[in-house]
Amino acid sequence: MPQTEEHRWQRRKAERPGEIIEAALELFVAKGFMATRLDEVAKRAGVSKGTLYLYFENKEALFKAVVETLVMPEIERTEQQIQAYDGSASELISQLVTQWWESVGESHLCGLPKLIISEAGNFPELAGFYVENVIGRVRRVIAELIQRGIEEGEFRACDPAYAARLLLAPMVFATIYQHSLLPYDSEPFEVPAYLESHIDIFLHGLVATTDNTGVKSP
Amino acid sequence: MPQTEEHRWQRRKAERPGEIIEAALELFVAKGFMATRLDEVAKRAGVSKGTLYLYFENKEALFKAVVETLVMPEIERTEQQIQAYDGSASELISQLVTQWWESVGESHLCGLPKLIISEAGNFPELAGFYVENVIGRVRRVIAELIQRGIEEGEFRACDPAYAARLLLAPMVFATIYQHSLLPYDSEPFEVPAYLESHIDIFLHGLVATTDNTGVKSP
Amino acid sequence: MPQTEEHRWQRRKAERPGEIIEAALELFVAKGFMATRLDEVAKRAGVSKGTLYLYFENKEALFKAVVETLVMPEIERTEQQIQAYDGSASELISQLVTQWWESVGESHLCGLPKLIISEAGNFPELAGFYVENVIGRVRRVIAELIQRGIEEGEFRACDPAYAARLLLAPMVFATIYQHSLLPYDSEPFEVPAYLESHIDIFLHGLVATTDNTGVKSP
Amino acid sequence: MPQTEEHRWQRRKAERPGEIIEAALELFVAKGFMATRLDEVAKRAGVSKGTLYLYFENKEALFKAVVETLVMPEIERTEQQIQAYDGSASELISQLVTQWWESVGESHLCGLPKLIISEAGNFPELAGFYVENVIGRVRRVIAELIQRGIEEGEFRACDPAYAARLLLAPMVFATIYQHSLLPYDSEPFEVPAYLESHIDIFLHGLVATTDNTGVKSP
DNA sequence: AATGAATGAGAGTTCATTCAT
DNA sequence: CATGAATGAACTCTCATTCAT
Repeated sequence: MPQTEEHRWQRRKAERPGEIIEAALELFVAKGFMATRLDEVAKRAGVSKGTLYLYFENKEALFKAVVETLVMPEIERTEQQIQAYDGSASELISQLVTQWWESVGESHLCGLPKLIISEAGNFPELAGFYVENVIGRVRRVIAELIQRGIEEGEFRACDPAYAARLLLAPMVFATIYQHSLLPYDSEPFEVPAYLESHIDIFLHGLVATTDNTGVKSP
Repeated sequence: MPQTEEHRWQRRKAERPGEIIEAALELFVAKGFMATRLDEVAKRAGVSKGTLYLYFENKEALFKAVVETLVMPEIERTEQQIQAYDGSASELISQLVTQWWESVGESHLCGLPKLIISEAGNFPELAGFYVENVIGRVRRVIAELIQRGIEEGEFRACDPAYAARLLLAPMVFATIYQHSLLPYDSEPFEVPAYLESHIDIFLHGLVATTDNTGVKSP
Repeated sequence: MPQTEEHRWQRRKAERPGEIIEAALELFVAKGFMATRLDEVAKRAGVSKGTLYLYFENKEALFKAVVETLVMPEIERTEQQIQAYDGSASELISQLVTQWWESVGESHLCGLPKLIISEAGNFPELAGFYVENVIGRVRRVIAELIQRGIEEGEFRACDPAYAARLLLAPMVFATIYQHSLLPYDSEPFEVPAYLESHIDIFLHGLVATTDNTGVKSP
Repeated sequence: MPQTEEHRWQRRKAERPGEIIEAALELFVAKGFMATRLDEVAKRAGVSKGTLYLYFENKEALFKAVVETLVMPEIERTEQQIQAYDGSASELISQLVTQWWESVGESHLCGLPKLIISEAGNFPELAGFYVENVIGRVRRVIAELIQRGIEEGEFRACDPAYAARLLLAPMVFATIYQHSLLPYDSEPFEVPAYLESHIDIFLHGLVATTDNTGVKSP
């Protein structure tokens, strides 16, 4: 047994969990948690069914591992992205939205929101984890950004928490739609154009302006 | 044998499907289609498992019946609501959003979007039906409303189809969130306030204005 | 209520069991006992499912009623037929076979042997009844006839019990085949011609003759 | 880990299907296809219910496997038997019948005809297969044998196709009877003696002879 | 570490049977 | 006498999980 062989073997061993998680993600996203058969996960990961149980206690644990493994780096990166930017809040928001889509828009990861929403009822703990560590954190950092914009006179006065939700909702909804109903929708849906419209309307709606429109701010 | 006695039985036969559908909706929304056991549906509807099969061919048929039975009236009502309103486009939109929530916000019906999105992959036919007859129709009527606003100089020039999507996305997302992650979210989420913010930002973002903000319209 | 109405009603009431039995026979013969649904029996008999239970304790009882009701008259008739004939044993046998087919060959009754054979294992009591009262009696009367033929020098010496079985086997087999595999058989099978061949060979095989053929009688 | 241990397991995998088929045959023959519970098949085969599905897609597939697995060798053997014999047609027939019973009379295989006849209506494809590949082939080879006997002056002129049917009918009927009503029959039934009588009568009925019996050949 | 044959609890579904009307 | 809505036990089939190898 030459050393390289052993190395390859070792590397394989170290990569197994990741390969299984990747396979599971794709299937969970495509078919839902319950409709996904471990047989299929094993086949797609190129291992036997029994091997799954060497790395994950059971199907639920695999699901949790999928979410936790894939979600955490995304969060880290997002927060770093935000802290790395400078310039006006508007500019930041605009760049964030665009770059978010460029980085995760086409990846399998983008199916996670739909998956978690679908299974939240059956996995309370996981739902709690996701709300706290993903949604909550992103919402908070966005809210802070908007708050800063308001304080600096760039934005109109408004509730930054809801504004943050309203910035994020159409983005998340796009990922959900893409992984559920879009395949059955005959109307064209170009996410980048949709996001541009979103930024345009949202920022126009938020910036301070000599208001002569007659629209009542409630 | 008093007439009322006979009626009680007769009425049950007429009401059974509705009771079953109601029970199924609640469980499907809460746990998903696959994770819902017919045993539970039966118990919640107050009938035996076998009785389900008197009214629905199988589990799938029950699912379709849930969607089709509950969705059609909703569509009719929505379209009528829109046609009944008059006034400026802004006014209309503002009223529509508010009244939509008042009418369906608390009902079980509100769980349908999450349910359909979760199961779209496993029920292509149903997904197609929903996209075409529900989402499509609402989107179209909203897009026309916005188009009118643009033509009459009330709104800025923009793609009305995407604008319609962006009006609806936060609304639908609210219902989805409510039936999935909200129970695990510690932050307060008042839908009416959220919707007010939405209308505020969205309409401010859309109305024609002497733009001196420096925000670039793409 | 005119009397005739009442009469018709009465007659209907008296005929119900017969109609149910007739319907059950057809379905039992066509699909077997277990594969026959009482729903279908009821529908074919033009009554409700519940009505079956007014006349028959359960499905098994209905099966037994079918056999007992339809089989007894056939036996009576057969025995009378035999006693009514006179002439040589050969002549009698020849006529019996031909007339048997003419009288029951095309009727639904002809499906009974296959049905009883198929279900014998699940209905020991019925099987015993059939063996004793149908098969046994017919076999006995035929054996006696052959015995008489032997005694009178018309037939060769042989075991009349087995000879009777051998006369009957191809006849019964024809009914069984007709109700099972014949529909899937591409070769022509004309029962009358087949029976003629049977009589021809059987009687030639049985009659006393100056044996110069070299065939060894065991 | 001794080699034999490993083999024991390996062998089980290879033998499982055969064991299951054997168990299924016995139960199908005794109770019919529908009345046979997979629970029982599993128990008799010494495996769990789930194991059945490792080897057979469903109950129907198991049924077809039973027939096809057991029938093919039988056909091969039968045809070989026939080709191996020589001598006069009478002699051949006599030996065939006797040896057929000796080889399959007591085996479980002998239950197949009853089983197939009972379920023909519910398994048209299988019925067609059996008629074509088993019954048809045997009938044809026998008919040819009789035809040869006629041409060589050994047998009287007759329709060889029907004669073949008449040779086979009492044989097949014996197997059917044995697996259905015989257990409920109090009269003795010795198949070998019955078959001897059959050969005796059948051959006497078929051989060319100076006919002075007065029996009319139709 | 990895396999895959085997398991068995539990799901959806069927249908003979009951009983209030 | 007749109905048919309702039942629930029993079936076939699935699949997450285990364990001898």
